[in-house]
Amino acid sequence: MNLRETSAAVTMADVARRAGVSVKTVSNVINDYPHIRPATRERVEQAIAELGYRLNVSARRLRTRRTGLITLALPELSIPYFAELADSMLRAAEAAGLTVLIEQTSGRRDKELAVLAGSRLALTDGVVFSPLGLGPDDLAAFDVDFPLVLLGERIFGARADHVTMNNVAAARAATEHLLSLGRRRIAVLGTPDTRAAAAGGPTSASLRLEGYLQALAAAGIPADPSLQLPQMQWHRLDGARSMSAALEAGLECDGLFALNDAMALGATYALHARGIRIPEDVALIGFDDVEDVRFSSPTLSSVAPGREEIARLAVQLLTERIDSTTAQRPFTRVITDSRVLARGSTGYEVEREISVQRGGRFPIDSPTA
Amino acid sequence: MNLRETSAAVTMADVARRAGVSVKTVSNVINDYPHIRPATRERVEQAIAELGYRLNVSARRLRTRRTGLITLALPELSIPYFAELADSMLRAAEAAGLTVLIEQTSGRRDKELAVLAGSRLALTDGVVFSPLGLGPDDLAAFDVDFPLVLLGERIFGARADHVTMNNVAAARAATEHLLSLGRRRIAVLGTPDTRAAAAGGPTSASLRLEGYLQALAAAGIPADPSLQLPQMQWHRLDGARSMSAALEAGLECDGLFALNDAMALGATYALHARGIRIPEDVALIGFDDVEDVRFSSPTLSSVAPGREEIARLAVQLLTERIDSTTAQRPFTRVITDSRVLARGSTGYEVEREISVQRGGRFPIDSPTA
DNA sequence: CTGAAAGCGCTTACAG
DNA sequence: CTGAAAGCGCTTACAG
Repeated sequence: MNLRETSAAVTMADVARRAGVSVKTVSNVINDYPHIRPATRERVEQAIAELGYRLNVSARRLRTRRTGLITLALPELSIPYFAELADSMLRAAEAAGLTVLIEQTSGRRDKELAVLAGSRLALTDGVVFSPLGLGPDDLAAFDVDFPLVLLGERIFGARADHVTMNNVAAARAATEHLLSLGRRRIAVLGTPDTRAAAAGGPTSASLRLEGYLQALAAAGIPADPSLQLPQMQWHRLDGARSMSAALEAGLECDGLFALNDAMALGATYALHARGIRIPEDVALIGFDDVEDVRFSSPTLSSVAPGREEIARLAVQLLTERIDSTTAQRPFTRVITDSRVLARGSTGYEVEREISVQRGGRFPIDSPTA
Repeated sequence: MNLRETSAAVTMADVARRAGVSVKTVSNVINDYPHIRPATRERVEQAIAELGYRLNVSARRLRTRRTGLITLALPELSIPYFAELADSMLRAAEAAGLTVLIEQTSGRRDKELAVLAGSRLALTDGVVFSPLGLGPDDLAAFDVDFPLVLLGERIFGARADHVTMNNVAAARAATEHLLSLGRRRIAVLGTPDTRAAAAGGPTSASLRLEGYLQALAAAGIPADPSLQLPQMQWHRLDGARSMSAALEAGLECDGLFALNDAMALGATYALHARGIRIPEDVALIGFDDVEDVRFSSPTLSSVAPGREEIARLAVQLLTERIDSTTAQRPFTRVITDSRVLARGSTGYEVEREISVQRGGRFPIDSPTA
């Protein structure tokens, strides 16, 4: 319709003329400014309706230097966790009067660096970014001159606002849930490659492994390295393969903590394929609480990271950053509340909240010039 | 950064001055127009780099009346089929130089009507729309004055470009696959409510049921209404419940055609819960070929609708419509190729393509004034 | 190819 | 509240 109306666009001036008011007043009505008499407002609104007037967003943007759009950069929508995160982000942004552009990076370094180089800045006011391929070595690239909010655990120490969860506490609580069922040989699926981990700073994998180890230590159970099943990729198929290989190699366990739900679903496949019962033989808990886990067989216990809250906080932090008049505004890390939810795979036919890990809001080292 | 540069925006005029050329030439370089001497181009590009110039997209849009954005309106990203469709749409749009804004309707009538009322038109040049809540009664609402491409089967006969698949042929082929395995009592999960269907014109459900019935008829097998399991909602949980209820009521079948994959996954749950083996006792095939079906236990046979092709064609049709100078351009319906893919749930340990249903490109009744 | 200029449709000081 | 006007940064006829 932009095209079709090329020569016939109705402008604010037309509306003003029709309503017998100034352009300024029309603008005031459209932007919901106070101090407008109801009668005036009504006249303007009627003129708008009669003329079929529609605000030209591009003109407003040219004037205000705001686009009202934000970028959400994430690996892929076809990964359920990110699809659900995007769903929540769209809703949270809508509630804040913003529109979201989704940028898929496939977790590739080059695409992620392009995001930080501002590839979408001509189009949007700021970026919510869930990195995957970039690591602590790329920290400098995160020092950008535009509003940026980071999601997830891949990057700590960047000079940017950050929304994350308490991975250690949540993983510890998940492991404790298995311990509370009397399980003592608890395997963990998806541990980081040791060399890579040593070089790379904390990741979801290393933090969750840390929580697992804390829980075992607190229970006085020695950590058995043979129960730690390494897996770099966290897709469903990877979980299935890794678990199959471990069982093939003689793994014996009575509990399994999969570091994400996709692997937990894959592990279910591998366990069932060998006639191992869940939860009778192996009690299983995942991480992420994607929708799928409610419909697997059995339903899977998991850790809910609070994705609605993550989305809401990300939008809020980004908005504050965009609206901030000073570049000296200190950076904030927000940690969400997470929850351990028990379902069929740990013997709870009816879903039950086992524990809550409380988060909070913390300042990050103040930015230097 | 829009904010931070408020008083310091580098413009084309600055670049032109620096490069010693006219603004027109800078614009030509940026827009990749021909007939520019390499030396001139280089001077301009160097000036751009030196000044850190970035095109102001809003200004260009105000001038050209094009946003370079398109809307993708779909029910929800948290439904895997739509997440995967969105993934493909983002890629197809990127390849065409367009950016996608996703609008979630939750399949609600009011939100879907808002899409057709042009809620996103101020922001985008056109809309790709996958309706769910609207039906043939709402046909008039689809007669919009902006570029619109419809996806899916919910609306036929609308005066708009349309990308769809051959549901009847694909469903018939899926059923024939079960028949080819020697199955004779083939249940179908997700059939439409008879009264609603009578009133509402074709839907995915009615078309796929039709294909199922054709296959049975061709094989000389009488249709048994007790094998048709009605289900309006097509989520995983609905499939599980519907299947459980049917088994509870004494359903006996050796084949099952679930009209989408989510229900097939739910049915797997219900079958396993009663100790019924797949494919030994019941051979199962779904529809949509979402990524999940490759990782369920067993892997699920399904019908692939060709989502990459759907996305590519939708972007292509929309682009053609946006670029069209005449509103009298006839409407087109494009039907994609679909494929029956056999996996574990019909006895194929290794995925195998069983059949292809060819599509094509067809004119829709030419638009009237 | 160049150069000067109009105009896209807003928002917002400015003077009342 | 009103009214007239500048200016956001582009693109694109227009005259050369």
